[in-house]
Amino acid sequence: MSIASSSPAASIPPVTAETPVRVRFCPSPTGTPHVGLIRTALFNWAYARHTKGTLVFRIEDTDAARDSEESYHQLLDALKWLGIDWDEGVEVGGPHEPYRQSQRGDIYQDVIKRLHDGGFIYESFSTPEEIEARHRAAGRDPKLGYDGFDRHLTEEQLAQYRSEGRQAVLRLRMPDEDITFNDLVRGEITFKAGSVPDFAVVRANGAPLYTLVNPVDDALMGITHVLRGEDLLSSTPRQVALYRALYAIGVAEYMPEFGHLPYVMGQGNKKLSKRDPESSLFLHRERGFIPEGLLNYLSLLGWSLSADEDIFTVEQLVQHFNIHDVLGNPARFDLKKAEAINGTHVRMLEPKAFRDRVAHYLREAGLVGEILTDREEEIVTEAAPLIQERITLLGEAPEMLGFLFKADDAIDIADDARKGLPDNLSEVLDAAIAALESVEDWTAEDIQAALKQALVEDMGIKPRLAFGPVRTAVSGRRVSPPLFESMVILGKESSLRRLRAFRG
RNA sequence: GCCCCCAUCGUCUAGCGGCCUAGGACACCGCCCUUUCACGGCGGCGGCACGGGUUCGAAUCCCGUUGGGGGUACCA
Repeated sequence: MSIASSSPAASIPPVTAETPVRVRFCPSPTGTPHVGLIRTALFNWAYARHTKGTLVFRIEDTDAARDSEESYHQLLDALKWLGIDWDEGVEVGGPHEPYRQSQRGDIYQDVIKRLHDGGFIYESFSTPEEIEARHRAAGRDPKLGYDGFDRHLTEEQLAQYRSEGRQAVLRLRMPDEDITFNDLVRGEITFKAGSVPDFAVVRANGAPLYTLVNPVDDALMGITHVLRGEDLLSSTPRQVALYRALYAIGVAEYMPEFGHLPYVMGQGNKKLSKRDPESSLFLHRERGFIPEGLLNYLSLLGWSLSADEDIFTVEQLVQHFNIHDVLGNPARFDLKKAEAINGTHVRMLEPKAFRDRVAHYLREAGLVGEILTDREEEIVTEAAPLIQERITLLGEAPEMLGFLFKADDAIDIADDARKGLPDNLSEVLDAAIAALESVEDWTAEDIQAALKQALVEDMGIKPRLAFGPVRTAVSGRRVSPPLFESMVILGKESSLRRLRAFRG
């Protein structure tokens, strides 16, 4: 029996309640940030802040073929936008630099050597084809995985393989016993002995695999709580076994706790995939989600603040978040609910803050310049309060306020704004124009009074229908901010010009 | 095949043996407010997957079944 398979197992000390919390977020920089990844980052961050612990931000860029610098910068952009900050890691540094795995090669080689010297990992020359062939020959399912064939090769056999020019991967000797750990989300989980084969930790070309570097870095960086997606649950027994070896060679101080967050699902019963537009964080940002709203919604995927409050702030999240309260069930990403929650947060914004954020989206839409003119400033400031209760996404603002920034002769009339207008449209417009011309004090109250008198009282049109033509003429839209207030912003001359133009 | 996870309204959830005639939110449907659209208010619809136990008592604990998901790589 090798020392590894005979079990110093239980001897690695656990993290205790007194151990200061150190969690990490360690994405691979591939593709654009998706909401599942962000939810993981958020829960790690919330747990760190709640426990006054430390959040480490590490980049797992060991796959040169798929990793990109662009993706890395998108991750930074995403976290910054959401206000998820970290205490150690890329960009900010810390005692365990470097924090990008692509720069930690020497560290891994050292650990690999010590693991090999200790007999915890061994050279395996079997090719996948050979393994499968052995399973077939023995009448076993060919897809059983590695069979431990190279576990006890003699020096002679090793020499023989090497002389044939074959290159070996390095595998960890899995202990021949059940592996149990206490998942913070799911409780005690046991993997039966023999159900996890000796797995590869180093490629034949010497490059370490995720299965090695992830636990090694967690150990070296003193991570106490590994909070990650459910997709990694089945790799946990391998990490537990590796951790024991790392403890034996002095790399790990203690066994971290594990907590596996439930999947974020898309339509049907499928995991939200990167292909799915709903998974794209930046798409949500472009559409006008605000960090407060998105963070609130994402928190609700597997966690809840209380029995009857769905709306809360980031401060409340930090104050109450505990990984022990997270549910194990997969949660569907429901865009409708996400938007509703976002809308509530939009309404909760200070008017000034709302104004500024709306201005950003108007700029993006090209309605105003990079630097607002005095007139544009004035319009934004006066118009923003009119729509704060009317939109759920900031991206709706340009469509809603566009007419205020356009020239009077540049107003396009939407098709649906033409529908439902009265047969005597010209007559109504004439009456409206005449009534408005005599309004001296151009306020919402007086405009309303004049139009009401002319259209509702004198012409006998129902209020519901009376103002439609005016709205269409002024805004070109069926839906607009409050009409009279909008006309005040536009001014008397501009409003009348639009009415006359629409009258034709 | 084997291993592991999950199971309360359509969706997200509260519930941790009696406060449950199962609560809230989103969605949906009415009504009210109303210059459009919203916001807001009121009401409605709708669920403990199934079967066995344990118990005086089970949505809550145990076992099984069924259903869903993931893993089983020289990906992460």
